Amino acid sequence: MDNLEKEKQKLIEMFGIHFETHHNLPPLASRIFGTLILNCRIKGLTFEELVEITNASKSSVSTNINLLLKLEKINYYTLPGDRRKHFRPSNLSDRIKNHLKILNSEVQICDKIREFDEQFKLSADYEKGQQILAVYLEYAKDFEKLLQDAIAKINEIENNNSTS
Amino acid sequence: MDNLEKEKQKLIEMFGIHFETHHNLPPLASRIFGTLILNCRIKGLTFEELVEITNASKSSVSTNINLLLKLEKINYYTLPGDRRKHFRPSNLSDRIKNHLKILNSEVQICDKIREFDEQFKLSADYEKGQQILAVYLEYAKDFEKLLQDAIAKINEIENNNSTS
DNA sequence: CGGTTGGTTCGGTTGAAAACGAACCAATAG
DNA sequence: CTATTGGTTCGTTTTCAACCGAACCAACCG
Repeated sequence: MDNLEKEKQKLIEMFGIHFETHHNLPPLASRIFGTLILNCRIKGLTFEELVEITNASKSSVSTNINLLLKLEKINYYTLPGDRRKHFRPSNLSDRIKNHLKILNSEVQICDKIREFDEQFKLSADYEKGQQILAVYLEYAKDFEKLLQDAIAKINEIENNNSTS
Repeated sequence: MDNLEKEKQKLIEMFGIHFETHHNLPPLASRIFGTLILNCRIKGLTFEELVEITNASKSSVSTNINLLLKLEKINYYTLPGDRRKHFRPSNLSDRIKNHLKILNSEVQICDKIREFDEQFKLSADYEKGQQILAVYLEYAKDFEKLLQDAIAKINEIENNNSTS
């Protein structure tokens, strides 16, 4: 199983970079998240196990777990007669919702630019600028629909034959 | 024109926050980018002017301009008999291409997970996991097409009645 | 050649983010 | 009640990104 471990390490590394750069997560949070996705998507891992695996301090792990919980990237469940929390990645659809947030922020920006241009009409390329913004906004609308479709489909799969 | 300046400042501020959080740009780079978009989308601004407007040091402006160039968020042109570079935001389609990069990174990750699952089949939820990944990959494919359409349309507008 | 302009490079400073250890709390077990 | 387990909080240290000034380079001008 040496091979498996190596493969896992490589992937977790990849995850780290991806989440740090594209989703703005702190390094340890990224590694925790990657670890959960690769190791135990259903069963989850306990706090203790995470401390062990990531080789970080309890306090750091605690802080970063709470961050991931707040961002809804992970969630946890407990078993009767066991105080430990079992952490696991939240479902994909929750995570895709993040794209929607970014998109909305982007649309807002475009609207603001449009208003600004409209109001002051000072750029030489006023007409063209408006056209391009219009295309972008249209694209954004399509994108939004696409995202919502994907979320719906995934929810269906995840809830239909629900585990947990 | 006091009103205009105020409006501009507010927008640049907004831009700053958006680009810092969603695109991982350093603060100064965000402000430079925002300034260029709002001030002079066609004419552009020179290095000197940017130093003046942003009120930052030459070195910082230099560093951040080069970052924006590397990320293809801006470009520059020169005029014969004038050594100065005129910086301006690159066209929207180039910037949208950035989304494609992120998307590709995400698809790669999914593929890796799928391979990993396939190879080791150790998670209890193997079947379901594969289904969800499939939906996600399908969604990614649709998204990609959408992006390329948008890019094509924008290119058409920008090149048809080409300025610069 | 020397001076000016346009811009880059390099070493140092600084403030915020990230990680840590130790003390602490709350729940349960014995 | 005491001991243990599971986890949080708090104050401190460490690390690193962002910015700066000063020196430097390269091109052109006279």
